[in-house]
Amino acid sequence: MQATMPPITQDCSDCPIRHRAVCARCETDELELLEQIRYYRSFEAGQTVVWAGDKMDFVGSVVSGIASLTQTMEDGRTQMVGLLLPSDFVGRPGRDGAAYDVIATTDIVMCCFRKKPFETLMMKTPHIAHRLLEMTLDELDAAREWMLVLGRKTAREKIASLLSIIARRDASLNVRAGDGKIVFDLPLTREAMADYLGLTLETVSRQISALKKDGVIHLEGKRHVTVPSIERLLEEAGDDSDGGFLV
Amino acid sequence: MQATMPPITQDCSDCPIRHRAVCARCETDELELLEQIRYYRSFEAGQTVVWAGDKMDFVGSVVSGIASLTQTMEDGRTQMVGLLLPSDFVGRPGRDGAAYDVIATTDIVMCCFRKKPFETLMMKTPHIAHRLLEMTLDELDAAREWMLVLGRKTAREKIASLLSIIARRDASLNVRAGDGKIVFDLPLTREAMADYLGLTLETVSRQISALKKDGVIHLEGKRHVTVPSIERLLEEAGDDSDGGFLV
DNA sequence: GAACTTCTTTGACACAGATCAAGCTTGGAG
DNA sequence: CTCCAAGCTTGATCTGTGTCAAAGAAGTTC
Repeated sequence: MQATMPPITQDCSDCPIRHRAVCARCETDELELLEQIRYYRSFEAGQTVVWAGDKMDFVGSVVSGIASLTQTMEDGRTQMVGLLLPSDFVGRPGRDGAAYDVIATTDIVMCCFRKKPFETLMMKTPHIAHRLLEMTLDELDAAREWMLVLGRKTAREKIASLLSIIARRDASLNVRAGDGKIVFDLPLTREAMADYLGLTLETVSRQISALKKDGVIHLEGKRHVTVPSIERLLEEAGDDSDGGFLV
Repeated sequence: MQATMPPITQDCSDCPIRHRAVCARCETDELELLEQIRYYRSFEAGQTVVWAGDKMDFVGSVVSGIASLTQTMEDGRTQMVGLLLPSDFVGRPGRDGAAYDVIATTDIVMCCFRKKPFETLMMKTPHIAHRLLEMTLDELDAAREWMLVLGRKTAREKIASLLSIIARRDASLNVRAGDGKIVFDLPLTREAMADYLGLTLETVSRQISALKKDGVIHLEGKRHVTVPSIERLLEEAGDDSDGGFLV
């Protein structure tokens, strides 16, 4: 299982995350400065990108694929605390150690910057600092949204909430069958879903079966999901019918 | 029950949160600009500062007291998603509506700025923007730390985790009896604790009784807590013995 | 100081989700 | 084509926490 090769020399202006990543607000000249200190790295599904506590000498953006931020207790209980989708930022300027394990959930490609030069550039480039602030505020909102899911929702609502997030992302990025149906592949194993939702993998499996039986979703194989009615799914998630934000 | 009167005209340089709030990095001249657009507001315990979804025309810092950020589902389930201590920032530059209910848990005093002037000033003052980024990143870490608490910890561990946070804050700010004991007053009702921890108030009450019975804490009245051994408390919280971060 | 109100504790019981334990499905390796 | 491993499903049972109910503190009002 080989990770997709990184684009060997790609122009930033052709980059798929050009307008959503930390560089989104940069002008051409600023982009050139970033381009000089940028390099690509790819990781295979399952690989750990950084271990919690380790020194992290780079920061960067996910270009393609999905990674997760995970916390583990001494006795092995684990909780995923963030799902990193394309354009999401990894690492914290001004801090040496990584706070969480960063794990490639699928094969991923990352656009990295050595930390020191990036920090220097950020000091001189308000466009980068402001975009990073904006993205961090968005992540904070997403984390707080997720606190409601973890603290107060039932297992069924939790699954529906997770599917909503993925469906919503794909609604803007990906497939959508002619009628209002949304179709996507689950990028997570049952176990990863359990770690994200604070459940066991058995409960995840049971609730997915239940949602399928009740016609809220259709499944082909284990991973290919069709959502006939996104409204119905949002109802099951316990969200306001108008549909809030969620990542 | 009257809120403490706001300091009528207080100099920023005497402000108790001068070196921790969003203004922490400002030079004297920058501080003067902030001082011109600043005003104080106070709220009584229980008052709602802002309702989720309402237009919010100011941002600001908690100067004294404690406020909470709370999310409520249609059926009434509520989850506290943040505890705002002195120096914490409220509001989001660049967004009109409040994302959560902001509720005064105790009497509070806030240092407010009308949003528009603050945004303008922030654009021109990198010290403010950088400090806000730093604070937001800290809040994001705290939120993610709390996701582990909500998703994976038992009721007893949750209570111990909450007490740890309060004890830690008070260890740096407040009382500490001669021997290693930490003493503080709980600023939250059992119900507010339940909302923060994703529990019912009955479970909170039972677990506090259990921790008391086991000698992890001592109680005088309902609110006055003595922690004989912070190490023991951290163990009960399930945290690494070296004691991580937690707000 | 009696009658409230609000906050808290405690008990009895119910149930959602965890745990333990098989067994199934699928895809890749030999 | 068979075997194996990884991922997934399903069943039986157990348990931690929620739910419902009652009553005890402590402070406030009249």
